[in-house]
Amino acid sequence: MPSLKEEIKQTADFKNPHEEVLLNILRTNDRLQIRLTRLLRDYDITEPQYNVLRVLRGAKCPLPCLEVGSRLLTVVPAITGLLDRLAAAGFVMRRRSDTDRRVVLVEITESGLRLLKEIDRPLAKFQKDVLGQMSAKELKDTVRLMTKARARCT
Amino acid sequence: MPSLKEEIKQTADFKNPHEEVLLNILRTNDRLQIRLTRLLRDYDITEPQYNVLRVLRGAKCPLPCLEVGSRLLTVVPAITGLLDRLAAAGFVMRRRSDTDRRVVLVEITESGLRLLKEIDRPLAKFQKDVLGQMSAKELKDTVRLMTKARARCT
DNA sequence: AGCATTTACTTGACACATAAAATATTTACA
DNA sequence: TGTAAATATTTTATGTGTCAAGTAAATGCT
Repeated sequence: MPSLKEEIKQTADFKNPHEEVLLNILRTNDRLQIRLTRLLRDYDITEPQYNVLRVLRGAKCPLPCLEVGSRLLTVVPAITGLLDRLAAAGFVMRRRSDTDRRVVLVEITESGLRLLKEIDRPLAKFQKDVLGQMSAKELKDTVRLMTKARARCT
Repeated sequence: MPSLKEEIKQTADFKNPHEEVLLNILRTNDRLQIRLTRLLRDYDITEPQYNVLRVLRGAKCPLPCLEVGSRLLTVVPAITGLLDRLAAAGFVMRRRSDTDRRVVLVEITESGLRLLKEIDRPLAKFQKDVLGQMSAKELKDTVRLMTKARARCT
């Protein structure tokens, strides 16, 4: 279990504990993201695309683009392109809202739901593989600390 | 301090603790990244570019592109473009190695060092602002848990 | 009713991530 | 020595992120 200092071969010590924490979080994310991307590649889907589908499945009803973006922390212009590709692949459908014609409602298709279902099990396995070394208490603590760490990021 | 479930407005519970931890880490990273990007924008530099400069300052000597990439977890082709832009801005210099003419050595310039120095203080302030609500013990625990969380991501 | 403002989304320009293929140089070995 | 394999980097193509500016529809105010 190499420390971050070893990993990035830095010679100087961290200037303050906050810096060390921040870099550790960013680094951990990078590592996990790389593994996750690799898993999803087997299903010809990217991580942002997968996230959109997850949000739509979770919502259980069509959502406006803005709402999708806010749940993903994704800036709106990026959503447009994402949905273009997902729609081209047949995983989502778009239609104008009847009550407000500015709004574009997005819905996951049967095909999208099937894809998610196919990914569910290998993803759960991946999650256990990659975090299985952590005890129940450590997992609980991590959730608590991550929640607190982003408390001031509104 | 909203939980992740509230943030993403998910109705169903997490399928397993590993999933919840993973999503919490990814989400926390997203939030912090957004804030960091905003800070660096004031200095007309992107986060990946800043990271390259930090690595070069830490190294204290010219590094091959591959080495820069490995310390950043950045895939090699991306380094080329990054260095192009940093060189155009005058923050790094490239030259072929004499002993192995395949190798391109990268070095930070005086101008690059000045930029880093200028950012040091506001960055430290940012780190304290954004993580100041965490106790010394919590910070220490976070480092330990993050290190353990990426133990299986080689 | 009429017109400015706000809202929801799209478009365009650029930065950076990925994988795959190309180029140039070095190394290893028959 | 000569040639195949390995190594370091660049190029190309595609996807996604950012911001800024544009379009279209709804709202608000007089």
